[in-house]
Amino acid sequence: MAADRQERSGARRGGTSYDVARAAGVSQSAVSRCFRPGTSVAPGTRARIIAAADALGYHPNAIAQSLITRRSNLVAVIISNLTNLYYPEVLAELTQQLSERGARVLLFALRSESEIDSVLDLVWRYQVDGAIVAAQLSTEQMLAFAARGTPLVLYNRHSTTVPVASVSCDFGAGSALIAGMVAAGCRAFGLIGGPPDSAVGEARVEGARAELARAGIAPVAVDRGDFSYESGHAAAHRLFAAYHLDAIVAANDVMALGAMDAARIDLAIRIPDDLSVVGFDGVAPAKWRSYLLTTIRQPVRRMTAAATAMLFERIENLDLGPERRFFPGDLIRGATARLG
Amino acid sequence: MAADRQERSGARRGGTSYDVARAAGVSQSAVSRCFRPGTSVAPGTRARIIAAADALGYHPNAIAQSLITRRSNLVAVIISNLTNLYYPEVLAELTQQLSERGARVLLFALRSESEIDSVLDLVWRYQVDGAIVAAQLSTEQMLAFAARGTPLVLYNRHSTTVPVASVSCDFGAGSALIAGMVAAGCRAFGLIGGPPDSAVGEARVEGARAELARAGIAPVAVDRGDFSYESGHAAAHRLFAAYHLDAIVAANDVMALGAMDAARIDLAIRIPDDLSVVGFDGVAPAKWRSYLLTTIRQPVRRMTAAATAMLFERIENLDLGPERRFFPGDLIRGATARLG
DNA sequence: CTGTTAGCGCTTTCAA
DNA sequence: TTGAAAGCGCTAACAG
Repeated sequence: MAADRQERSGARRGGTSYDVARAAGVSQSAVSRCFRPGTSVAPGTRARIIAAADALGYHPNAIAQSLITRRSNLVAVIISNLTNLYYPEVLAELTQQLSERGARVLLFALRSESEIDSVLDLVWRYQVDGAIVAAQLSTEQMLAFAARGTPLVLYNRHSTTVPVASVSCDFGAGSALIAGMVAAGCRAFGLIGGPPDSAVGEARVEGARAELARAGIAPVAVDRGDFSYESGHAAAHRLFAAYHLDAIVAANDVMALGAMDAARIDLAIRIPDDLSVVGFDGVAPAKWRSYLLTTIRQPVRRMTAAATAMLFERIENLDLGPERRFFPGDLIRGATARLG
Repeated sequence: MAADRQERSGARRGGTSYDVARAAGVSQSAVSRCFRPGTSVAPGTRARIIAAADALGYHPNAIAQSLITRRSNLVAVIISNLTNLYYPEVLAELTQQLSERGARVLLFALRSESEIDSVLDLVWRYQVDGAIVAAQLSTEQMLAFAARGTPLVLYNRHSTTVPVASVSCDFGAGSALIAGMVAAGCRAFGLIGGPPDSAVGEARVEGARAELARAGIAPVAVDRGDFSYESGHAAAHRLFAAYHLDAIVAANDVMALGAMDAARIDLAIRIPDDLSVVGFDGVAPAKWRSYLLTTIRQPVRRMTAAATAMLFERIENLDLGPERRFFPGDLIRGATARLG
């Protein structure tokens, strides 16, 4: 049987630990140990093994390792809207942070939320060690993670039905921003929210509404977009056609930029003199000199670091409870809002 | 031994095909067949198995499948600069197209090109079926793919030393664009290239230079950036400080936008009256009303579809030769260049 | 420190 | 159509 193995090995891709063992004149398990941290191998043996492995171009088969250790070192990252301009930065950071901890990213980019079930099937099949999800999961879907013992961390999402670990950016500095706008004299606020089913969008609209209420102001109108530039542009046009506004608060930067352009380019409204516009996220284009948007920047690095840390804590210790971590956004003063 | 297996199974995550087999009163291999397409299982048996599997929440273990079939259904996607604004769209499309063909994306986002070697180690370990790479690989690195029989498709990159499959966007429409600018009277061209080691950047600069040469014009100056807005902005400032220009050609849109803002905002140069600015890519912000950049849009969908198709052809047929596929960019007329 | 051995969960002949 | 059996490449006791 051992002979049998030897006959057929060394075929196509890089060779197996048996090939290395044979070349180095040691047992296969010696090779295994040699590539495993914290195992004891005599220096001389190790050198012979490494030499043989290099000569053969051997790399341990992670698939086989996963099967036996029950650790795939794979983390599923599920993102609903990759083209959202804000997510690439999140994804880049997550990938980086996960790599540093030795995990690989299995990426799932949803085109529509309805794809989630089929994505989860794949997530189960690949035995991922955990998942970071920036998409809306149903209660059953979250329970499925719990049932299978797969750690889950939500990113900028939250569940009211199932206790689950999550990181979010709170509206915190948003309140100060709106208070500042009121102090500067803004009274007629138009809000541009996200789609009705977007938790992030709703939270921001509600945050703005609450802060306005504190000043005894009710928004003049609330319109909605889908977080895209075009939708912000269109929403702003609808708002201006119906109301006189002196402030627009958008649920994300890209819609705010669309609204800005609708106002200043199409309608010749001066910003910030006659209209203040603010967004949320702190995406790169908001800083561009044609915009200089006043906004709340999410601390992406800290948030992704927290998400990664929370995930790993739960991978190490499966029965760690839920936890919700909030991060305050930073106010970017920009040049599109008068602040008191 | 079989009894042994049964004792310890059904532990934590979802259960194994043995659990399903036991619950359905069939052999484990029947369960295996039931989940494999094109295998013969009696309708009644299949129904019992499916019922048992559903009850147990069974999902076949893709890791174990990969080990035995030597097909991981994993494709490595290696991208050098995820925050590049152009790549998110590419990544979203690739992920989509690969999913449709049943492949999963193992994402590697490089912070610097020097990380490639350690990434490749992981690529080998995970036994990916193939790789799509939008990063600069060395000759040895490409040869390693060949040596291991791992299909490789380069995206917007190309090798002059090793024959390898690739898709790129050719400068094609760029020539017409530059010819149009010359026809409209532009004479003093400033070029903003990418970093010296960027093949894409060089190709575009060379394309522009060649087309200008055809009109008997040499560029007044060539500066460089790193494809970021800030670098385009800075490069434009350096150019304007030293030369009088009536046209700027940037190697990508984002630098073109930075250059535009340097010109029109900082220096009050009128665009397109006194200065034409063009870019390359067709990213979303180029279409925003504050910019309306004249540019060449890469046909991302077609390019990613081609990359995916080429990769799968090579996964099915390992000794398919190299092939280079070019796609023409579409001219987006925008409003930032006078065209003859 | 090193080798032997028994599987991880699955696919795949091969007989029945 | 179904089941038994032999591994895929590796890890992890366990002896030596």
